[in-house]
Amino acid sequence: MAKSIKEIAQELNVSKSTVSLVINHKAQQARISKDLERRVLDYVAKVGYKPNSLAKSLATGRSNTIGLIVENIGDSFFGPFALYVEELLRKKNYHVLYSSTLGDPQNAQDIIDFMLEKKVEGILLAPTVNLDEHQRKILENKVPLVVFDRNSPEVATHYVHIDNGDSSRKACSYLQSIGCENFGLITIDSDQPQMLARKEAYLKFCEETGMKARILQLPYRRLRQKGIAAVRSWVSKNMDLDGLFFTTNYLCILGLKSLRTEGGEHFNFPLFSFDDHELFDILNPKISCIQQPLEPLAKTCVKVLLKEIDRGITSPKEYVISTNLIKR
Amino acid sequence: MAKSIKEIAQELNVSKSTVSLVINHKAQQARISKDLERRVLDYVAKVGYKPNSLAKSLATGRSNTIGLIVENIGDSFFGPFALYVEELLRKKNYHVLYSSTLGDPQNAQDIIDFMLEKKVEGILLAPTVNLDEHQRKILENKVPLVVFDRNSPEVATHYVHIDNGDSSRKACSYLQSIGCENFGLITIDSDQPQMLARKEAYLKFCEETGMKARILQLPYRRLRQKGIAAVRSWVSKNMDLDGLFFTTNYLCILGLKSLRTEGGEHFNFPLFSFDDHELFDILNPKISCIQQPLEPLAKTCVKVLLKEIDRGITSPKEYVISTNLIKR
DNA sequence: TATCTTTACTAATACGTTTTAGTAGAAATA
DNA sequence: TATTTCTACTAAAACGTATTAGTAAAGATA
Repeated sequence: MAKSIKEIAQELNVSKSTVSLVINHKAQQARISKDLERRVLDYVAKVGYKPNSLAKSLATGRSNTIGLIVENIGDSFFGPFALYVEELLRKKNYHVLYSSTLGDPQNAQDIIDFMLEKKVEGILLAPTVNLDEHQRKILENKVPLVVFDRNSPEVATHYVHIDNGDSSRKACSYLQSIGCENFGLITIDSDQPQMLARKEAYLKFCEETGMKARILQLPYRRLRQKGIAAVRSWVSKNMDLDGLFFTTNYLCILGLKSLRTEGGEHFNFPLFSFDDHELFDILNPKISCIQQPLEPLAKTCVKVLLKEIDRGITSPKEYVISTNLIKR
Repeated sequence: MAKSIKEIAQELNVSKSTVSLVINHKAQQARISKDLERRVLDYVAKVGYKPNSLAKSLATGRSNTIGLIVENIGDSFFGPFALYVEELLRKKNYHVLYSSTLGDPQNAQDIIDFMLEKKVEGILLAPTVNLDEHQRKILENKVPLVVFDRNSPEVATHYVHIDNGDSSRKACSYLQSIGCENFGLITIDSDQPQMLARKEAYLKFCEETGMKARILQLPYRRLRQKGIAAVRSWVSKNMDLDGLFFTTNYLCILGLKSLRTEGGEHFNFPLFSFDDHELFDILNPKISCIQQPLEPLAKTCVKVLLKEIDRGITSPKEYVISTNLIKR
């Protein structure tokens, strides 16, 4: 069905080398006559030759594929992010081998092994916890690695991310500017660095402004079962609250559910979320938030990774993308 | 860095064949002594040998990769769907090469060419318009193809989908059962077969029950700009409406925006959506819907595709997945 | 002891490409 | 005319694996 270079060569009575050179636009440098070049080109077009990219990759060592590893391709952050990445890479003639780890290090292991076997030319990774060894392994294999969204402080990699502390600070100032004098923070009981940074910035803000800090840490593991009740009871114990700052969008949604009365009316103070959500623009009251700009994030990741692939691995750098404050 | 079979063979003073056979668990059938087998196995484990899957694929003709082509991996249907597919395939030791066409046939062309070059063993495709030729090309290349969600009536392929007509009918009956005697349909001005089927079923329902049919067709191309106003004016011209049936979830969301008054109160009749959405469970009033069961859908797609890969291409069949009616 | 079997391997070829060194013949130089 | 240079190619090796036919040595059979 699909013809090989060998067959084409035989049918044209020339050598495989000739055909290969012509196809790869090296006819000139290899002094193939214009005449023969045309003949090959025409024939190749006529039979609709498609190179076997496995063989090609084996010979050249280039797979034209990069790996994208996220926690869950189905979620509202990684899905659209992946789309941007794909678009950007398509323009550079690269394609994406993606995988979701679902937070399971064993999955991550399998995925990375598979990608290394497939000889991806670089990997874009949003690490979940306990992926230090995995990252080291990638680097040991001399495969360029760019980490985004989160990182492991223990392992030195290129790292593209937003400034969590600064963004959190902006959020606090905004709440203050719209009249909140006693707003609390609802976060998650987890030591993900980005969550810690968001909390720290809130604490610093309190210190500076003299506002009393009130923090609720929800359990990461049994959030769905315990979260709603926890928020409800905490809020009712802190009746002087006049605003809430959630450190991520799913917490904010959970908060919404918690604070709605049976009748359907809502609480009567502003909510603010870190990370946007389709919901926030539709609900009433609308919810302001810090928005991570997906496109710049994706652009930077791709640019840095391609540079590494092109010029060889360089010493790790950080790239900080600034966030938007969406007022609603 | 990464050792090859050749190097391992040299270091052990045996032939490449021996190493290869042992690695592939063919030691017994090739009468390699238990002793040597152990020696090879141990050494291979010790140096952490990882096969080069490009070479492997070239030799065996199997890439252990399947292609998944959707319109937009970032959306709330395809994203989670892709996750299921990935999970299911992981168990069978397959991986996914995915791509989003964004509805552009040229993109689709590039993607398919790339996948064929990569020697994917099968393709899972949710076709957008004008992809008939593309599908034929895949089949000509003897690559198993399973089409889902939508299909092109012009080209015969395995086709996994829900029963749009029947589901739409269920929706109508449900609205009737909760007291709606004059509900309208809001759909999109496009000839996608699934949309047509949903509309037809509504019309048939009207005919059978004697209900007056009222249909608003929104413009596919300039939906965002024109949609909200169009819904608003149409509803106000049809004051006797007592329910709305949206043929897809983004239309329903658009409807929500349209029908909300400035004060934040809602219209006072039931809304029903085809396709579920995270929102519908959270909003007040909650919105009932027809839900496409992603997991069974993904399972069937994967099962059918793997069977084709295993046993060779068979004559096209249809697989209908039944939907759920979610009452809220 | 000559022949057949079995055991335990290995040599060789193939997969489809890229790439480099080589070469036959023509043309130019001395 | 003998040597060098150039032209237009091609042969061969390499990438890393899988697979099949083959083989030497040992053991079994007659």
